[in-house]
Amino acid sequence: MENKTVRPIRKSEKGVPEPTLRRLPLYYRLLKQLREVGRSGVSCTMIGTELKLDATQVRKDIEMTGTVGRPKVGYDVNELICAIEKFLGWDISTEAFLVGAGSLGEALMGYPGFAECGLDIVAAFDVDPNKCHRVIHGKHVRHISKLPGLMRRMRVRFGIITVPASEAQQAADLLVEGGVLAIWNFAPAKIHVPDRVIVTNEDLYCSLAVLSQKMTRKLAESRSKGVSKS
Amino acid sequence: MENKTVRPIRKSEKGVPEPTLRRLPLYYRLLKQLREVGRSGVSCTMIGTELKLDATQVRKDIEMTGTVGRPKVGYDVNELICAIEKFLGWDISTEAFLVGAGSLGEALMGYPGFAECGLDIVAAFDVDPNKCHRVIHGKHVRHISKLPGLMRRMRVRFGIITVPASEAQQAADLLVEGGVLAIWNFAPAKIHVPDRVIVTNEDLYCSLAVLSQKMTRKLAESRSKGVSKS
DNA sequence: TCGTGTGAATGACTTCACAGCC
DNA sequence: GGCTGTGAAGTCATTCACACGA
Repeated sequence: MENKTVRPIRKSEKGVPEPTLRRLPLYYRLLKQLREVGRSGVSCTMIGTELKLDATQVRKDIEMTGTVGRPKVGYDVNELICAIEKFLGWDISTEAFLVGAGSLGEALMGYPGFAECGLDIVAAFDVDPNKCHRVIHGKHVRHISKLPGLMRRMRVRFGIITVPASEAQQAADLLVEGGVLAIWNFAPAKIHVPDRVIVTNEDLYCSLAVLSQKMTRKLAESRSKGVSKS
Repeated sequence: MENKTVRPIRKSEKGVPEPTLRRLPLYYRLLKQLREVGRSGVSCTMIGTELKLDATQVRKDIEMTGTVGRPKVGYDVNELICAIEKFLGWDISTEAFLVGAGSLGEALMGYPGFAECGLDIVAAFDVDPNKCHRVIHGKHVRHISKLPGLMRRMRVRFGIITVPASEAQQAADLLVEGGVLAIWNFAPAKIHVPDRVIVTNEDLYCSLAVLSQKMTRKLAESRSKGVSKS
């Protein structure tokens, strides 16, 4: 066998499991807290118990980022933080346009810590002229008609949609016209875009469904549980 | 060695796959649109092509709700809508308290269509006295100290947390004190609650991670691929 | 023929089990 | 002893294949 020494991360070449991606930010947040209080090392077991996850799972997730740990010592907190940042692309700043300056849009513009994830909302847009020319959390609100041109000129490639469902498609069309690469869609509506554009939907109704059903089941359960035994 | 006695795994308490739960609202929305334009029947194939999902998957999801279809005809739109509502518990109105009257909280209070899902936000609470005694989207904002007492008195069992991460645990504690049954947590922080309380986290950073990584990968990909043929 | 219903095959993710290291 | 690293086993979800019915 060839004496292959360490091989740098190539794992990222072939699709990363989405569940893993969704857990990495949880580790990231915990790690930052640990660093805050001066810890320099951490083990999967510890992360697991803290976050109520299986330690092996944590280890596999970390393996994806290319970080290697040392037995007994565990992982280096700083190294892990950097690895996750790099893996997710949070080490590089990405400028974004936000469409829809309602309260949801305002909430996102003021969301703390997006900057740490490399997300920089540089401007907002709205159809309503009354909302334009204002400044929210330091960002200018412009009329939506200016979006495509400005987007191309500033080379912004990321769009966030926070308009009502009925206007989501129109917003998406304008972003596509501006040459968008990825869209984070908060409107409860399916948007149609060319295949090259990456879309992630943040559909509150989907999450609500999970919660509603669990609650419904729990209520039904507790109603019929008083009598039955195992 | 006889390992543990045969455990007759409780099929009575058949857990519903979460992916299925997250897709049902998509069908629900589409079905309502279809009803709007006067359609009375629909097939899995149609739902599948419209939502870009596999038809068999749609069929299995629908099967979960207990609806039966007829060959050639497909499913009855109205019947299906009712079945999904009942299955998710959206046919019964649930009153909720919202903690954190910032812009995110305001956005949720004004979210259209929660009523159709049986979700009724009856009041909001905040620590900031300046935000109290106001009325947002028809709902009163009260001081957070009133939460537990009012919650018990009004028998509200559902809580929504839209406070900053640093105050999430405090908000959760008050909800627990008020006898909460389920919590929808929008704060980017893990909250600790008794096991009996159902929690669903709406962590934006988790979604952002998925999007960021896809985008990063796509950029890296197109950089090394753009030069090659065609 | 088209569409439902179902059981079996594939694939994705998680959990287990153990080897190696400190 | 604890902890990483890894391949194997197991579990859950999606996709395939086909029988049956209008």
